[in-house]
Amino acid sequence: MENNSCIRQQADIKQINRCKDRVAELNGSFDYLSNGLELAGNNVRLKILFLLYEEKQLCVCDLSDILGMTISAVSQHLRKLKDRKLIETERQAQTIFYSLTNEYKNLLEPFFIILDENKILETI
Amino acid sequence: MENNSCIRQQADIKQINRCKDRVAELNGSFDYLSNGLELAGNNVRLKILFLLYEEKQLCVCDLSDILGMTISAVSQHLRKLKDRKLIETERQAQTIFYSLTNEYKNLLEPFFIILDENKILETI
DNA sequence: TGTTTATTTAAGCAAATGCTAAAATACAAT
DNA sequence: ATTGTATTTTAGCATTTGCTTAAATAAACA
Repeated sequence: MENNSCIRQQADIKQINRCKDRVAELNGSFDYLSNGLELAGNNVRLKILFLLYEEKQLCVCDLSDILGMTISAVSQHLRKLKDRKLIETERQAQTIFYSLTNEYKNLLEPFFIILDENKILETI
Repeated sequence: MENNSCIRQQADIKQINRCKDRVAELNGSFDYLSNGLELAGNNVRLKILFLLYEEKQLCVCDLSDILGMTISAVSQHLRKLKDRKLIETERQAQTIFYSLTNEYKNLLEPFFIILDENKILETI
């Protein structure tokens, strides 16, 4: 695999091994977390997630209107979020309402709090 | 823009407008945050960021070794992270060391703490 | 039953992503 | 100056993403 022209005579072998162990140990957590962050890392989906956090539940139509996007486009984002269990649905008559799952509500809450207070530029 | 077949006779206009205002108000924060999360949402880059958090600084070669990836591939990830100011560099002789910027260290810390304790499955 | 309302799904496409392999750059040390 | 070490950059390519448009479901209601 490695076309490794870098021999690193100075490498700290202990450090390298410690890191390798750490990565192996936390591998499942990295997968879980990057999976969620990948979805939250899209501008539109981050807004959707935040709006669901604040409003508890919204339907595709609401989001389409709020975000100024096609219903179809929003629906496809919602499907991704639902497939990976970031959100869940509840039907009320003709309308399907989406809401955050508890898992991801907890996981993303630190960000939502920062967003809520619009403190991005102060925190950093 | 809208091929909107959804008239939403039941829509809560107040709610919609409140959400629109909120999105407009926080627009810059959404951009900033999704920009960072997009990068952290990649499995490889999340590991890199976490390793830099734990080890303070590492070079491409170290990361290539730890992650079992080509130096070139890692370097390209590092460039993205550097371009968007998630990490910064410091040269020491031939070796270029990467480290987290303070902004993103603070922003991502909640996740790193969860990862550090490998508590993903407990938190959720 | 058929029609309206709400929503999803499928096909298609331009743009972005993440990698490999090869070439280029940067600096150190002789 | 020349060589060695560390790293970046480029070109190319397969895959994925996010959208549009059009067609397909799903359930409520006349």
